[in-house]
Amino acid sequence: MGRPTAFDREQAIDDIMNIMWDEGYEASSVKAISEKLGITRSSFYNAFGSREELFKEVLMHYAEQSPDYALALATPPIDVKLLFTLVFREACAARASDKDGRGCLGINSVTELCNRDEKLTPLLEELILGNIKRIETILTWGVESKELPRSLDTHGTALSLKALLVGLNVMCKAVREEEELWLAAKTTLSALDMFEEPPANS
Amino acid sequence: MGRPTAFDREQAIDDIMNIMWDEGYEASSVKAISEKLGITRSSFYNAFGSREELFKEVLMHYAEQSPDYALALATPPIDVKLLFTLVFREACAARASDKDGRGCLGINSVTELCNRDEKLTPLLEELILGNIKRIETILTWGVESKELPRSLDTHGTALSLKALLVGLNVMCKAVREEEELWLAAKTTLSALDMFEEPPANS
DNA sequence: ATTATTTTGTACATATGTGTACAATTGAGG
DNA sequence: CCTCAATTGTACACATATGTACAAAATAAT
Repeated sequence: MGRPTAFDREQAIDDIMNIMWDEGYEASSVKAISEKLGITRSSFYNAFGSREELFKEVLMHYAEQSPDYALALATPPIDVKLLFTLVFREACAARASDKDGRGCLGINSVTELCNRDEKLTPLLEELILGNIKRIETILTWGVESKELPRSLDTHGTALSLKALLVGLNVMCKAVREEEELWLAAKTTLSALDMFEEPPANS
Repeated sequence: MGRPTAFDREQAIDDIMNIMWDEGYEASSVKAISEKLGITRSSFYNAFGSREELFKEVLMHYAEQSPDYALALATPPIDVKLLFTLVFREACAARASDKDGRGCLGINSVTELCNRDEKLTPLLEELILGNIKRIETILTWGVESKELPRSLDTHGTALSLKALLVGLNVMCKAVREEEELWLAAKTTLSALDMFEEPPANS
């Protein structure tokens, strides 16, 4: 009960994600966000509490629509090389197709805030470390299913793949052609023996 | 002639580099920089013109002391694999030894400003693209000297190496141990056949 | 219809930030 | 010593930004 909110909270989270993606976290002041949403700061504080709390929500929302979300969703049994191939191909396509060259909101936030904003650092650290662990888990599935050799250094390979993904997500700001990004990705994937030609329909 | 400046300009550039490295470009307001240097904004504007002009100077200064400066200095004939091995090893060491986990000022600036700040975007774009070209040039030296096979895809490998370097420079904010960073680097370098065990004294 | 509850609008006090203007200061050269 | 030229200090006029406080508005439940 009580007076209903005059705006759609879900829609607002998506809008705010785009504002922060466009401008960065610190440049997305409560004033600026509120004005762009057409609400008052009063309503902002009432609905979201603080920018920090809001950011956590925004980052969750971003993760669920990011090009590497397939890594979070995957469950064994799965063709590991093909999964990585498709995820990296999709990442290159997504980054290149963004006309504004905004890169990745998660990685942008890590460089802007990690080890700077005391409250948000743990979250962003975990964004990276959790992702590395996740990749390592997926690699162990590949070893267990015999797709990958038992000799594989899953930890080293996970770190290597994450460095590639992060690198692409930043490099895409200057390297705007999908073919170039994909060449970077495919060269590393092939060298690591993690590339598998996808079937024609994907 | 005229009244002499009350501060050392060279020292100021180095101080400002560290302020921008610590806090980021936008957070390094003219007010904040001036106060930290102990000068007035008046003196700031007089000495540096604008924050943009200053940033270009700061970035030059940074480049000359960054861990991958060896790539800019290298001339043929040179052991290419060893050069890349040493540069990446030095990059991992430098990033891990920074207690504040600030990453790379150049890459931080690319994510913060490239495609956002209209005036600085060309400079930052060139920082990335020029570096890729430079790596490719060095790779061609390796092919010409027969150290590397003629079949090598120098462009793809250059993109791959740059993605690795950029990735490490961001990942180091969350992955703080040198051994972990180096494992990421060495795994990729080895896969690309760009790793060469350095002699004991380096 | 009245009450309870929540959102929304407006205002306050304060801090940061920009760029410019102009006078005061300082030191070298004539 | 005095003038020139550059730096420095102070002030102005704004715009942005934060967090809080409290009254006004809008709805649901009684």
